[in-house]
Amino acid sequence: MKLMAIDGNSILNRAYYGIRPLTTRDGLYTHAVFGFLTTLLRLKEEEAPDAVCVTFDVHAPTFRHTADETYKATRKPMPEELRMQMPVLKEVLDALNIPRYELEGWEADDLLGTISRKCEAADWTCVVVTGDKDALQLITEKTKVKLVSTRMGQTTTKDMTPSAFREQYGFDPIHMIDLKALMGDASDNIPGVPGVGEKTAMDLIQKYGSIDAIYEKLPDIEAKPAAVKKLQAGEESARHSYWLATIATDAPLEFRPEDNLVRDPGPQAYSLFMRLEFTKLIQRLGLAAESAAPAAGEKAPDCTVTVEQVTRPEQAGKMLDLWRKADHVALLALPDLTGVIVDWETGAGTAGSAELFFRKYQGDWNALLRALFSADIKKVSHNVKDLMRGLLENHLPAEGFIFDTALAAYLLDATAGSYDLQRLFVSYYNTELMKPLHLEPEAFSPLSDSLQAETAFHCHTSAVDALYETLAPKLREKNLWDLLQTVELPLCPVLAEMEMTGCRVDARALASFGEMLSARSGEIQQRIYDMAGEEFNINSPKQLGEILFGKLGLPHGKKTKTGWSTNADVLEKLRYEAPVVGAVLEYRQLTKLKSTYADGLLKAMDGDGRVRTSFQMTVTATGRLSSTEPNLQNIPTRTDLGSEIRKMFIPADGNVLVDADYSQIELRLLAHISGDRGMQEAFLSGGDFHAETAAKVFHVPPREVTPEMRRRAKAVNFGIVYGISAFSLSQDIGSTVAEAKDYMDAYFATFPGVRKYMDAVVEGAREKGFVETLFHRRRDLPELTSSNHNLRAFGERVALNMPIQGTAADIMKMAMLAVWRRLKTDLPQARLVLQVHDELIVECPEADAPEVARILEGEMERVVTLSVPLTAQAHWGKNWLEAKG
DNA sequence: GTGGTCACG
DNA sequence: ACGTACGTGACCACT
Repeated sequence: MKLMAIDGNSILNRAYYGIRPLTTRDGLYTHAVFGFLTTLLRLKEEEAPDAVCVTFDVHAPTFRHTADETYKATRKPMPEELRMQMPVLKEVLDALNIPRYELEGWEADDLLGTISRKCEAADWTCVVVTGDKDALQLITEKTKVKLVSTRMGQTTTKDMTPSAFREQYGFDPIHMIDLKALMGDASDNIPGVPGVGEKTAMDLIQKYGSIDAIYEKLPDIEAKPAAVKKLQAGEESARHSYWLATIATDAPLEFRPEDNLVRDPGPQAYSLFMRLEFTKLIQRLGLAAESAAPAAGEKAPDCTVTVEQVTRPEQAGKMLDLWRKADHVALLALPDLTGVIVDWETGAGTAGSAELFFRKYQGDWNALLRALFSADIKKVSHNVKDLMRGLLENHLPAEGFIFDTALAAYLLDATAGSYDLQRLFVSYYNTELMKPLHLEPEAFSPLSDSLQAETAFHCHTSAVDALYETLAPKLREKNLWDLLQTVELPLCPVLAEMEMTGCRVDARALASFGEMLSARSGEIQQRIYDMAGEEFNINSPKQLGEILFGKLGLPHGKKTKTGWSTNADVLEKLRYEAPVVGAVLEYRQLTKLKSTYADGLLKAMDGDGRVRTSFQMTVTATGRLSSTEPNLQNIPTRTDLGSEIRKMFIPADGNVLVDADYSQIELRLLAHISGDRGMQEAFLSGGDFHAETAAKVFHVPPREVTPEMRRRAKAVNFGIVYGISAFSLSQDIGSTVAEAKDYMDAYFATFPGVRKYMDAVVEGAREKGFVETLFHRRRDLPELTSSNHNLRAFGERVALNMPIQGTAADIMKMAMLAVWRRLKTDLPQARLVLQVHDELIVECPEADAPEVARILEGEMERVVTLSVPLTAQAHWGKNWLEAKG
């Protein structure tokens, strides 16, 4: 039989520092508990123990170390965010029926020691789980120690058995105590022998085994005379340290291994996990609500309003009248528009729900939809853009949408990650929503039993209504209402139309380009095999690393989690060390172009020769759009060969593409937001901004700026926007860290307003817990309160970057609205087709091109007024590359 | 499903 | 002592 005993304090502590902060909606930090549970579950799977328990420290006045006055002073106090999770963890363990042990005046590891010995006495094996190397002294043939370490959210474990220990340390586990007695341990306030460090101590213990043996032989031991002297002087300290370093195995603990057998979670686990918002774990553990969950087909309590089945046109007419008078209706539609649920409320407090199904409706279905989706019915829905795309594709109106629960939830918390109704419902109401069976239209076919699907459909619609009531006031509270109403919602039809329009691609040219790439990469592949002396998968970083750094013995640079990095940065530095490196770089470029772009775009092409992307409105933390299936926001442009792909993006016959992009919008925003006069001047002069800043930083006239000076100024300019560090800057410009630091100092001396802004924005973020754009789009920053240095530094960089990148995103969205409206009225044949963050692409008849270009530039430049000019340049051509000018 | 790499702004 | 710019998505290898 096997028991797994976990050091609760150690593992919770590791989880706390290793995972980025997470809180529930009401501000309770939960990440350490979450991390603890993930580790626990993983280890349970890995070890399959028969029994599990957890131990905790209880410090009391009688604690054995209190004789050392410094003990408490040297130990850092537990951060509040961690302390508050301790009782939560204990509650969780109780709910999961996992026994926990604590004993006043004893540390967790003393209990572990005692438990492991009691297991052995009962002829059990024991696995001690901890992050603390002290516990290694407990290792025996029947007790192994699993050392856990958490780095960057990644938990790794190492099994320490007697043989593994001996292999690593060169002596028996029990002499870990002797080692500590000599070298001491600052974190545990064990003095050791003054002047003896890890190296000497290891050496001595490996040779003599124990301090007893050493002191018996003194002074005739193999060691430097100085060390011998220190040992002699420090004997008393060594003996005392030995005592301090010894983990107790005889704590007065009542413990029988068989009392800790693995049991199922208790009934309270479900509601506790709901409260902690551990929905993933609920699934993983298969937890169920205490009171029976709504059975299949049964209506949940929320869904008990009278349902009106709309089958006849007169009935529909009455309903439509009712809806026109309602404050709003909430609705959801099947993706193919063959079914819609509409929920409404009248002022008199009566509510209703209507079911509209194509297959049951006896009138003109399209006419019904046309009426429903016209402007005089105020509609609330979820993912409005996607619904609009469906409507527009069917030549139906898409008007009167006043709220989108997905967009609202995104504006309230842009880093939540997912905004599906179920997730939102859980996080706002701590209640589960039925699974969305209505996503599959087949569920409603007359052949299937559709009752359950219909019930879910109703529940989800009423959830939209409930979320509207909940989210709307929160948006107002946080100053986000206008952003939703004037930017995000109006953008939905614009994006829906762009997605529907798509962009024409020259399939034949793309296919032959792909073949050329194949041929060339094939040749290079062969050359690489020849130079490597064997065939291997060049696309596998692992195999490539083995060839380059193993077989060919090239010097390796950065490491990754799994091995040595083979990325372009590293390979570029090795280019002249071996000819194969250059070949690999070229091979990578060719195969990337082939698989992602040539093949990828061809696969994504519709029958009419156009590719249609999806623009995601609720993905990025900064407010930008993203583009998927295919991603048309990362089409190559930086290399000549890559640019060939842009030539394949072409307009319809007789049309051209007009491309307009903002010039340096993020840097202009930095100048505007920071209010730095010097930086503003660099833009007002109208010259080359990077050269202008170089002139100011290096104190030379603009005409004397060398390309190198400009390059460096440019790197710093961008660095600032990203939340610079001297190290990264040095990597970027290829200088030493000290030089990079000098540039930054010079830069901040030249533009003191920028420095002030950077300090102020981080400070403000720390106080408020979030940052925001000029238009109040916000990003929460729990990272800033982290006790993990790296996470906090990350939070600070984000705080610097988000207001700038986010404001640029806001401005671009507003510009898209302005352009779209102008084109609708002035040049209805011109259509927006793409947005690439600071760039807009319009397809229009050749004759309209100059006017479209004028509109693009004008609307983009005039959408906001900044303290520096905001400029946009438009060009047109017969393909995207040409149009970029 | 995760990690490495690389395409874009 | 430690790790390193901000924001994305697709493809491939590998578990």
